[in-house]
This record gives sequence, structure tokens and C-alpha cells, in this order.
Amino acid sequence: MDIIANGKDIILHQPDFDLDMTLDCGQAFRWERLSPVVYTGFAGKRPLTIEQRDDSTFVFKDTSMDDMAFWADYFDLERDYGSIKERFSEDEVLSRACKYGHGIRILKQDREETLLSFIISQNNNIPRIKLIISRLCALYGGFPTACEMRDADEDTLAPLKAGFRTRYLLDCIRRINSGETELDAISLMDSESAAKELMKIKGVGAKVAACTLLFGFQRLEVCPVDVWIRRVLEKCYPNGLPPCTKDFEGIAQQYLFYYFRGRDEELTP
DNA sequence: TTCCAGGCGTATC
DNA sequence: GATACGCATGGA
Repeated sequence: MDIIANGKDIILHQPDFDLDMTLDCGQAFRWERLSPVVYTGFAGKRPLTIEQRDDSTFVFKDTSMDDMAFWADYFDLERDYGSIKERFSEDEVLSRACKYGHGIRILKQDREETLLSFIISQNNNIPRIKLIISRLCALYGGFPTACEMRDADEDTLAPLKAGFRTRYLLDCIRRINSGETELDAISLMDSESAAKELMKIKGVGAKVAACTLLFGFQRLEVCPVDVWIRRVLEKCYPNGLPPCTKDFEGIAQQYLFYYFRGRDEELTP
């Protein structure tokens, strides 16, 4: 990581990082692509506009050094994805996926936002997930905390058009506010117990729990299995992911998801 | 019109 | 414990 202040902006030189790949690979739903090289969005209530100048040069617009410390953490800039990709490349399919999505990084997102977002994601497509979340943010003026939604009911959330997921959101909000679900406590559990605890929330099954742990709790060993990854596993890894993914199955999963999503012809026998 | 989407709850066996 | 089916919504 190489950071230089430049007036109100920060210039970052960083390998293994690409905005399109990281912000549009289905892990975060609140980044808007203003142009092929400029994204704007939020982490929590903190705004950012970021521009990619070339393979490894990024401009964080109107960003202080203090803010930059936050963003460096959010974008997981300290982690050496190069060495992780090198390990993964022992495997032929993963090698291709890593080349294709070479600039993917796993974001360190807010826990509540990740949990609520992936409750919305179930049996849904990415454009509509983004739409529902944007309507939620419009309703509350930014992505709301569970506390801010404590008085919400079916009618409050009707404008989201989230369908059957609305009552799942409400159960999640209720449980967090009542203390039945404690994200701080969950963050201290091993991943298996944490998933089990998250799954006490209506609408949270194995997949949503796994996404929450991977993207919201930095459990990089947790591998969410959705319809796409299920197809990849059936076609390429009938005996499970290879040993070179150990401890980072979640990251491997994300390279595979980005590479195979939408490629029906590569996944149908 | 029918099928599908970063699934899950419920009924049934 | 495994499997089958319904579920809101909207784009293809």
C-alpha cells in the first residue's frame, strides 16, 4: 500500500485491486458506477467517490488521511491477495478464475448492513437486490441501523417491494433490538457457532449466514454456496474445493462466483 | 407465458 | 434427515 496526499485527494498505488471487480462482484450492493473508472457509494454513512487511473493507481476524492485509514481497512488493502492467488493457481480452474477476477478484494463491510442486505438477496437477482436496498436507503436517508428501524412494520417497509423478505427483515430488526441476536457476541464465536446463531433469525439460512460471516465478519474461510457456486462445485469440484484454498475458501468462492456467474455454457454438462 | 434470481420456511415422509 | 413446494417481484 502506497499512499500520497494530493490536495484534497489521496492517491493510492495498490496491486491486485480493481474497482469494477471489487465493487460489482455481488458482495456489496450500494456502489454506483458513474463511469467505467469512477464509483461512488457509501460504507455505513461514510461517502466516497473513487477513480481508477490505471491498473494500480486510485484517486480517493476529497478524502483526509483519517478517512483513508478507514478506507484502507474497508478495502482490505493490507492483505496480500497476490500470494493468495498464487496459492490458488495450483488448481487449474481457480487459476483461470483468479486471472479473470484478478482485482477482486473482499470488502470489510458493516455487520448489520451485510446481514440485512443478504436477507434481501435470497431468491433474488443482483439488480433487484440493489434496487430494494436503494429504496431502503431512500426511506431512511442512508442505510439504516436496526436501531433506526426499531419502529418499522410491514406498512413502513412496503415501499421497498421486498416481497416475502419483508417479514424476515422485521424479525432480524426485532431480534437485534431486543438483544436476542447480539452481533458483538457472534463476532467472538467460531464460525460454525456464529452461523448457527445467525440462523435463529427468520429468513437466515446457511447461505445468508455464510455471506454475512464472509463479508461482514471477515471470516475468509467461510464459503457461501448459492445456485452458481453449487453448479461450479458439481461440475468442477465434486469432492469439494482443493486443499490450496484452505483457510480462504470464501475468497476462492468469490473468484469462482465472479468468473462463472452468467456463463451457463461453461456449467451445463 | 413461463422461467429464473447470491434461499428459506414449512409440510410431509 | 431428506425431499417437495410455495413464496413477492420483475426482467428476460
